[in-house]
Order: sequence, then C-alpha cells, then structure tokens
Amino acid sequence: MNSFKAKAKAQHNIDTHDPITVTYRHILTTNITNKHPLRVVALVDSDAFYAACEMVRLGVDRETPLVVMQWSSFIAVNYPARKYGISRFGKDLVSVEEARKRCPELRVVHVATYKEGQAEPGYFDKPDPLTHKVSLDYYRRESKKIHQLIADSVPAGTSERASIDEAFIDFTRAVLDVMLERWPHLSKPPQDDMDSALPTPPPINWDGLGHLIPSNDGVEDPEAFDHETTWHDVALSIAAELMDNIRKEIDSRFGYTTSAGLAKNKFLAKLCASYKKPNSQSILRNTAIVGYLQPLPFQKIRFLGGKLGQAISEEFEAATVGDLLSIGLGELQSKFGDNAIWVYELMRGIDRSEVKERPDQTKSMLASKNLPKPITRPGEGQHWIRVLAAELALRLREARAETPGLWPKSIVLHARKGYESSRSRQAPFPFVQDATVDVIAAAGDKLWKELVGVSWTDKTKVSSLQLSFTGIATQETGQQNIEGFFGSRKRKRTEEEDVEKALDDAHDVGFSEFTCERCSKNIKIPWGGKEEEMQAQAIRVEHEDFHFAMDLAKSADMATAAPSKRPDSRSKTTAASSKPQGKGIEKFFKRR
DNA sequence: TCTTCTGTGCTCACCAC
DNA sequence: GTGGTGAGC
Ligand SMILES: Nc1ncnc2c1ncn2[C@H]1C[C@H](O)[C@@H](COP(=O)(O)OP(=O)(O)OP(=O)(O)O)O1
Repeated sequence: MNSFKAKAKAQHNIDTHDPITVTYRHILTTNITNKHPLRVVALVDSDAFYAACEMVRLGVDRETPLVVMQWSSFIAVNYPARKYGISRFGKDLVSVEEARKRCPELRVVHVATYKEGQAEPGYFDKPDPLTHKVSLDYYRRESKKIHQLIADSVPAGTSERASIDEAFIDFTRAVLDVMLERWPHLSKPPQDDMDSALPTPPPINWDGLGHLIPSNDGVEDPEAFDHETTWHDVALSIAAELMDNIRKEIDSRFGYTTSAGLAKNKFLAKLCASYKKPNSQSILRNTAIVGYLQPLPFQKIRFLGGKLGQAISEEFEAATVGDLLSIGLGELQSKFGDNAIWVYELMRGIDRSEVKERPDQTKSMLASKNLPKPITRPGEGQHWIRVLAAELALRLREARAETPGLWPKSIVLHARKGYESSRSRQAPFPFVQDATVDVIAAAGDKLWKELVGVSWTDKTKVSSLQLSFTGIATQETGQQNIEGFFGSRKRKRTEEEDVEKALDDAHDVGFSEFTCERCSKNIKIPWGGKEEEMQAQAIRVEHEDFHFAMDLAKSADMATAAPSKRPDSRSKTTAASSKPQGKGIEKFFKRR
C-alpha cells in the first residue's frame, strides 16, 4: 500500500538516498550521468541458465526437474529440482543416484562434449573425462541471442553484458523518454525556468511491476515506513514496466525465464535481483536501501568475501553492513588505505560505476582441459592440443561467420605441471584464409615444445592444458602472409584440402589414415568401434612422440647454444624481490 | 530452493616488466 | 607485447 499524501516532507540529510529536488533540467537534459537523480539501473539474470538452455533444447516442460552435470558434479539445477533439495553445492547430496532417488522424474543431462577429438561436440549420457572434452558453446550461443534481444530493446549503448547469463541496463534515458511522452507538460518548465522543481509526482500503482523491497529502515513507528512517493520512485516504476516487457519478450521468443533487480545503481540492482527468484523482478526504492543493506553480512558482497572482508571483520568486530556504518571514513582509511572510500561508499549503497556497452565479440577464446590422469608423455600433450585446437577452430569459424573480419592476434598455450602454477607461452597467430584444426594444432604444438620440450623428464606430469586465442578483433591491414611461419612444412595445402582433412579426421569410415603434419606421411589407423579408436589414438600418440623426440634432440642443442630465451632467469626475480607486497591494501584482494 | 559452499571450464581486468 | 594473478559466473 502506498497512499498519496500531501504532508510536508521532513528532509533528513543523513540518508544519502534522500530525495533531492528534481528539476526540468534533469528531465530535459541529453547528458545523462551516473549522478542523475532519476538514475535507474537493472540487472537481469537468467534462472538456472544452463539448465534452462537444456530444457529449451530438449523441449521439456517448464515444471520438469532437471539438472545439468559436468563430469560428476551438478553445474546447474533448475528450480523444480531445487524443491527436492538438490543443489549445486549440496554437501549432503552429491551423487546423481541420490538425486534420482529423491526425485525419480529428474531429468539428468550432461553438458555436450567432444569425444576423442571429434570435430563437433555431441551429447553423451556418461562421457569419460579421460577422453572427452566439455563444450559450452551452446550456452554461449543462447546467451548471445538473449543479449542481442536486450540490446535491441533499449536505447543504443545502454546495456552491458555482465556475464554469460547477466546483463545490466541503464534505464535512465528510456525512462525520461517515457515520462516526457506520458506527461508532456514536463517538457514545459514554468516561466521557462529550467531549474524550477517538478510538480508533485503522481501516485504509483505498483501492481504487477514486481516485488517492492520493504522500506523497513529500523524506525519503530510503523507510520514512518510509509514513505512519500518521489520522482525516483516514478522512474523506478517506469523502468520496471520496461524491464517486465523485455523479460516477457525473452520468455516468449526464446523460452527463458529471468529475474531482475531495479535500483539506482549497478551494485544495488545486482543485490536486489536475488531478492525473489525465479521468474520475477524486485525493486529497491531509495527509502529501502539502508534497511535492505544493514542486516546483510558484508562478507557476502563482491570483493569483500576474501581477505579484505576478513581483515575488516576482525579489525572492527563487525559482521553486517550495519555494524560497519558506525565506523568513520577516517578510521577506515587509517587501517585500509585507498580501498576505504570504496568500502565506505558501498556500505551506504553508493556506486558510481557506469553501465558500459561491451563489444558483442569476446576478446579471447579459451579451450581448456583438466587432465584427471596427468600426462607423462609429450605426445599425449599433442593429442590434447589437437582436441583443444578442434574446439577453437569451430568457435573461431562460428565467430567469423558472424563477423567476417575477425582474427586473433595471438595464440597462447598454458600448461600446469603437477601442482605448480601454470606456465604459458604465446605467439602471434598470422592470418590464413581458414583457421583449420591443423593450423591451430601446429601453432599449439610449437608452443608446447617451447613450454615443456627441453625440460621434459620421466617424472614430468602435466595436469592441465589450456589453448587460447587472444586479441580477437576485426582485422586491420598487414600480416597476410603465413609463408615461413611453419618452417618445416614443405607442401602448401589449399583451403579445400584443409577442410576436407578436418572432416576426414572426424568422419572417415572403416580403415582410416591421417596425414602427419610434420612428415606429410599418411599413416593408417583402424576405425570403427571403441577398440579401434583407442588403437588409432595410440598410433597417433606414438607417432607424435617420435617427432617430439627428434625435436627434443634438436632444441636441446639450441638451448645450450643460445640460452637467450628461458634458462634460469627465473630464480633471480622471484618472491622476495619482485613483489613490493602490493601497495596499500591490494594484497588483500586475494580470495581466501 | 533460501547459513555462497565444490571443481571444471570459461571470460575479463589488472599488474610488473 | 609477454607472462602471471585474481575475481566471478
Ligand atoms: N563456478 C562455475 N563453473 C562453471 N560454470 C559455472 C560456475 N558458476 C556458474 N556457472 C554457469 C552455470 C550457470 O547456469 C550459469 C549462470 O550462473 P549463476 O547465475 O550463478 O547461476 P544460475 O543461473 O544457474 O542460477 P540462478 O537462477 O541462481 O542465477 O553459469
């Protein structure tokens, strides 16, 4: 209930979010900043996104409980399934079997995987992590469709892709447009005085606009809960209408339900989006901000979950945002340096960060594989690099189909040995007509040798590999020539041959053969069942090992001859000397 | 569902050199 | 530009 009262308002200035006088200038300005008094930001989040994607793909009913698995863990659990106590993090419920026992009608879907380095991913009931590689491509594509629809539904440049299933929208511009359309007199300031205050705002009917987070700000008098309507509330209600329309459109067009939060800035929008889920939206009026924040344990807030939050909590014996409100800025600064202002403001719901449009295309593309059974032979590495290359080839091809000029600047290979942190090597990725598996794998192999070649021993175990493209952008001039990039290669392959070969890799029947990149030799491999596949793989790995050994001999010579690259320049610039312990509090920005 | 937590597979931002 | 880290979904 929100009665429209004409009582004189008592301005309390302690509350930063108090109504400030909104003028005609505010309504008519074309320059909307993050300080605009009617600023409204929304955060939209798809409900149980991967699970929703699979429900759409399989055409299952909305009420069907469904989980998405990645190996043996739940990566997404839809809301019907959550009712059975199945959760992503459940410690009392870990196995699919248990989940099925609790919920017999549960649909269980494993994410798509590449089997044995095939050219395209497929769905398997119980893929083997030793031989398969996860593909998240479908979710990225669905995400893109949703973001495109959002971007097309709001003024240009007012939406931001925040993650695979989240987007921010700055509704301020759109809201002002609606206001002027709905109340034309707002464009005519009395006596042409742009700085005169707007008339009293109209009453608002919040019905159907979402969940209003209560304005319970700790005041005892129930009358005090009933705050007067402000122009910012009007702005929120209009944004809520717009948001609701967009959410309905996402649902009817693509079948995805979403939840949204609406508030005066990004931080608060994100925070209130989770107030009520799923398929719902929540509204945080300025009068409700303090009340909503106060009981919140601040260590749940972004960036405060780690050491900084822990340090603050110990220093001030505080747990909630409310506990911290009594700490002055000076005191906070004396203990926590530059971050103090940012923390101080956040605790008060202040966040000036802008909603900024991000290019649709990501700047990097990563294909990675954790190796449950670490590899002990370099040839196995080449096998997995080929698998990763196949995925990158497909994804780059997709991206280029949409944006033809796209090309990555560099290719990077990361490898983790045992429990050490991972090491990487990168190289330019010169333009070729078509990014085939072969071209990418060859570049990856080269990096693989640089990375582990000279240092490979009997005891070397590589437990993780990541191959990625970085600096993906539409191509500018230059670097059209690949001649000499793969020095050892004699024969120049045509694009058609490359495509053909990539397809062969996946689809040949009976007895197959592969052409070795290095020696151009055609090597026969069995094809057919699981058994044959394993044999084929063994042959491939064997052959790769052979080349690797040859290279090793070569590069070992080179290493002793020219130690310019990488011998032990490491040992000098490590730990003690290199890190100035982070300036100020930056060292606290490490989780856990 | 609702004491945010796992490990895996991502993307991005930032830092030192 | 290269290589490493941290943060979040
Ligand atoms: N740590 C992770 N590793 C891999 N994938 C993740 C991880 N966290 C989240 N995802 C994926 C699966 C999720 O469906 C998708 C969106 O994440 P998120 O928004 O946090 O949860 P959700 O969409 O599954 O549920 P909710 O409805 O609560 O938002 O991203």
